[in-house]
Parts: sequence; C-alpha cells; structure tokens
Amino acid sequence: MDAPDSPKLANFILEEVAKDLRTGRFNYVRTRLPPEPNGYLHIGHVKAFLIDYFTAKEFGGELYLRFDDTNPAKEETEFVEAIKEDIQWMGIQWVKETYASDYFDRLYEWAVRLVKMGLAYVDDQSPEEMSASRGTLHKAKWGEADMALKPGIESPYRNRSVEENLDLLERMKNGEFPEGSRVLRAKIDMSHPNILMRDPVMYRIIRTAHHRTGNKWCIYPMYDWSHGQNDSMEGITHSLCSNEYTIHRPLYEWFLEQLDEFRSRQIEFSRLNLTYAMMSKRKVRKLVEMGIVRGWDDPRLTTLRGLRRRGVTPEAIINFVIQTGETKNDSWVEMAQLEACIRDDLNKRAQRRMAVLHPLKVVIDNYPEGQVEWMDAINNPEDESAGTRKVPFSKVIYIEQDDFRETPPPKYFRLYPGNEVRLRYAYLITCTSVTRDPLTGAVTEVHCTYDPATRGGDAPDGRKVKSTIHWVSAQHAVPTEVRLYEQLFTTDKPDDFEDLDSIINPHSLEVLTNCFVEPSLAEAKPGDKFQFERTGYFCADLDSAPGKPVFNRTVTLKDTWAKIEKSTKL
RNA sequence: UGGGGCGUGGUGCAAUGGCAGCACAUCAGCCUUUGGAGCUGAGUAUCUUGGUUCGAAUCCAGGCGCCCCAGCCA
Repeated sequence: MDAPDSPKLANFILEEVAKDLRTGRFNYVRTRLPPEPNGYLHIGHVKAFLIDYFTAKEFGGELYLRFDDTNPAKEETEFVEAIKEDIQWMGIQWVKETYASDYFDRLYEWAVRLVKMGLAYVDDQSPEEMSASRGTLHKAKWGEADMALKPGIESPYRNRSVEENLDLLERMKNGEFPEGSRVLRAKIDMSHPNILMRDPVMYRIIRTAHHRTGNKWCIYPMYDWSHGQNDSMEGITHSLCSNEYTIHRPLYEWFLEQLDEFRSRQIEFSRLNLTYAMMSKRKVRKLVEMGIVRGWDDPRLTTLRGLRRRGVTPEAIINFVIQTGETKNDSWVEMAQLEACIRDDLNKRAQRRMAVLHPLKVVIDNYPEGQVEWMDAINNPEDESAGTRKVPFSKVIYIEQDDFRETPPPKYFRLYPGNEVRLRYAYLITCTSVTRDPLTGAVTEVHCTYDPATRGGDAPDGRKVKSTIHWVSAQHAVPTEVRLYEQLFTTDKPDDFEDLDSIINPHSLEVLTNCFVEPSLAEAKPGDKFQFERTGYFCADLDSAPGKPVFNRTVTLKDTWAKIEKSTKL
C-alpha cells in the first residue's frame, strides 16, 4: 500500500515541534496514535491520526499505534482489528503496535513509588461521597459564603500511613475488595482551581475480564494515570490531542515531574467538526441499533467504513484534512468542502460511463432495425492514458426522463418535440413525436429521427446543438440497482440532538431498481469507481454480483441546470 | 462565573509590526461532444474600546462573545 506523501503543510504544531528540536528539548520525534478500541473510526479520528502521522513523518520520526485499553467494561478485540484495518486503508504506517495494558505491571510499580513518596492514597469513600466533596466550579450561590469557588473537602482517608496505603493497594490489586469500594488517588490539592488536580483517581476496582490481560487485574488505571505514563515509557516526544485535554495537561506534567521520568510534551489542537455528520460514537451506535442505518459501514455515515463503502478514497480524505488545517479554534467545516475534495479526486481517477437512472424509451424511427454500431467513447477526458472503449448503439435506447420535456421550460436545451440534441459519442437526433399511455396519458416512448451523417456526434455542415445527453442501448442494457444518498440529517449539527428520529432525513436513501447501465459495467467489482456522465460519481457496492452490479452514488456532479431551473422557478 | 482555551468574509485556513490573501460556498461571464471539468471576474472579514508606533489582524490594557472542566469514561 502506498503511504500518503508528506504534503507541504505548515501549522502551529509543526512549529512547536521544530522549536523543541532546535532548543534541544528533544533530539528526535515520536508520536503516538491512541485509539480506544470501543467503536469504529470516523473522519474526526482520522484527522487526529493524520496529524500524528504527518508530524512524525515531517521530522523523520516514528509513529506508534497504542490502543488505550484501560477500561475492560467497554473495550473489545473486535474493534482492535477493525481499527487497524481502517488505519491501514488510510495508508497510515506505524512502527510499533502497543497497548496500554502492556504497561500495567510497570504502571503499578510507578504507583507504588508515588504511594511511598506520600503522593497517593487509598480512599474508601463512595463515588457519591467523592463527588460531593470535590467542591464546585462556580462562585458560591447567593446567600452562601462569598468565596471565589467552593474548594473540595479532603477525604477522611487522605492521611493514612504509607504502610497502610501500600497494604490496601496491594489488596485492591489482589481482588480482596468489591468493585467500586475503594480507589487510589493522587494526593495533590483539594482546593486547586483546576478541578482535575483535586486528588484525581488513579486506579479503580473493576471485576471484568480484560480483552488482553484476562482476569489478571482487578484494578485498572484511569486515563490520566495511564496515558501520560505510557507516553513517557514509550519515549513519546509529542503527545498530540484535542483541546478538551488542555485542562489535563497540568496533571499530565505533575505525574511525570513527581516520578522524575521522561517528560513527553502534550500539545492540543481543535478536533474536526463537520456539518451534517454525527461524530458521537454513542449516537452512531444508536443509529445502527435503531436500524436507521444499515450498519457501521452504511454509506451515509462518516465512519471510515461508511466513507469507503460510499466510494470515497483515502486521498480525498487526506486532502480534505490538509485543506482544513490545524488550529486551536473551535470550528465547523462544511460538508460541501469534503464533497469538493471527493469530486476533485474522483474527477482525476474515475473512468466515465453512461448509465440511465430513470429510463425513458426512445425509438429512432429511421434507424435500421437490427443494426448495431459500436461507438468509440473516451474513458476519462482528464486522463488520456485511460484510453477508450466501445459502446453499442441501436434503434431503441434509454435516456434519462429528465432529459426530455414535452413542453420545455425556459433555457431548457435538452430533448423536446422539434429539438435536436446530440447523443454522446453517437448521433444527432431530433424529436418527432411521442407515444402515450392510453389510460394515463403519460409519455411512454419518444420517437426521434437521426442524421446518419453525424456519426460520432459531429455535423458535417457545422451546425451546433446546445445539448449532449447520455443514453444506453436497450438491447445491450444491463439492469442494475442504484442507491442514491443525501444528507442523513435534516439539521447541520445532529450531535446536538438526543431524539434521533426527529432529525432523520426521510429521503437520505433512495433505491432505484430500474436503472440501465452500459455493458462494460456488468462485471464491476465492489469498490470500482466510475463517473456516470452528467450524473455523478458512483462506486460498485459490496452487494454487487457478477453481471448484477449495484452502485452507490458517492457524490453528485455539480448540476448547473438544477440551479437554473430552481432560480427561474423562484 | 473558579480555572483553562479560542475570536480574520457565509465556512475553514493564511498573513509572525509593512498593500488583509487562499480554498470551499455564493453570484456573473467565457469555454465545452458531460448544463461535468477548466478559465476569468465580483461581493462579503480582522469581536469591541482605548493605548504604543511613521505604521497594528499582529504588541499592551480593559471590555464583550463562544467553547471546555465538578465520571471510579477516554
């Protein structure tokens, strides 16, 4: 697999890392990519991963993949494999795969050191008691003492002897106490203005089998007691994370300072917010469980698997991430920007084909019965090396219903009675009459005549036609199913809503079962990407079978006519 | 309001004391055997007030707004 090239990027993280190298704080660069194996990756994670990857790469450094598996109640091996597969698909390469659980023994030793230093203690308070004694964030309410904030209250167990703490911690580890009965806490400052410094929990008792360490452990480290220590143990120089961890940095640094261990540096950046995308793992899970989408790889989802199935390439995603840049600003990137990157990428790589999604039968009255001509068609005007192919033409063809109007609206250039259009790569045809359903009066067939002198689409007399439309020969047409997607949500910020039913776009999936595509598409394999001329980019779905392809619409082409029609109607 | 973070066109990102620029989006035009692609142009921005300076998006001071934190989640 090709690794994405380091693009020419510049951002504040790179500047900080360069500075660290210049000042000698570090003499190499190592970053880590820290997924928690409790769900599938989405495009927001990818942004974070790409930052880790490119930052290391920019300085000739290395990237570790470290699974943050500190909570056995939530994590599973299944997700480990899925995450690795997704990261590999993106082309992100790591030099070493590790797990937070690899360091449980050493981390425990470090905890014992802290206890011996008098900097950690076992607390017997209940979760409720601890919560109540943590103090408050805001100024005390009216009527109460006029103090800046309510400090926390020290635990009655805070001043146990080192010996007692050591004994209790050992017994917590050995499983002598029930889940939730005790924790190990760092002894810092219960009146610290940063609430994370008010004696944070380091270990809690969880009696659940871990996906890697089984039943060996009865205590598991909290994020704050695991992540930074693991960074240090691995010699990670730069621990890049999202802004919400900024407030954790003092604690991150406190632990390493007290332990006098290698000091990794945490740098925060803002995470990606994408309009019309659901980024919350919990809510995506809900969509799957409620059956609103067909699974974690539903093409309407911005999970990596969803995007992949939809037909989006890693390159498009990478370009998108680079385009949107890195800052600490809270920001909302428009979905249109992602779509633009997808079009830009697919325009260069996708071969063109003709496909009729909403078929209308056209009979070319003066074309010889039974005759078939194989027309030359260009595979990709953006890429000469893609070559050409032959497309069969015959007396009866299908065109798009939208490409015919009995009474044309203003500025409509396509087929209508008396008008001449070009059939792409074939002939100029003129509409002469229509056949109707005797009951409904609906047009069932359009009759045309063709000009035999215009084979290939050029008129010898130089006359111009304003429109070129696509078509498929009826006798050669391959029937297919096509799935059209729109935004899954009716709101641009779906994460703000808890009642998912109320924000689902009922038209987010439209299944077309009566489509016809040219014969070269019959054997399309899952993942094959095409541009259906004038319609959009499409990708053969996993559900495709030989001779029976199914296509997902990745993204539409820009539709200028739709815009004109809309504006003239208004 | 205790602590922390962040404020540049509609959106995202640049400009690191010296002509506020790029991409997406929007609008207009050119071109076109995809009403695709491409090309050209237009409109719209430095949160605010004051200060320093020949000169401020940038430095200083005050104000305003938005976001994050009171899990034995990560």
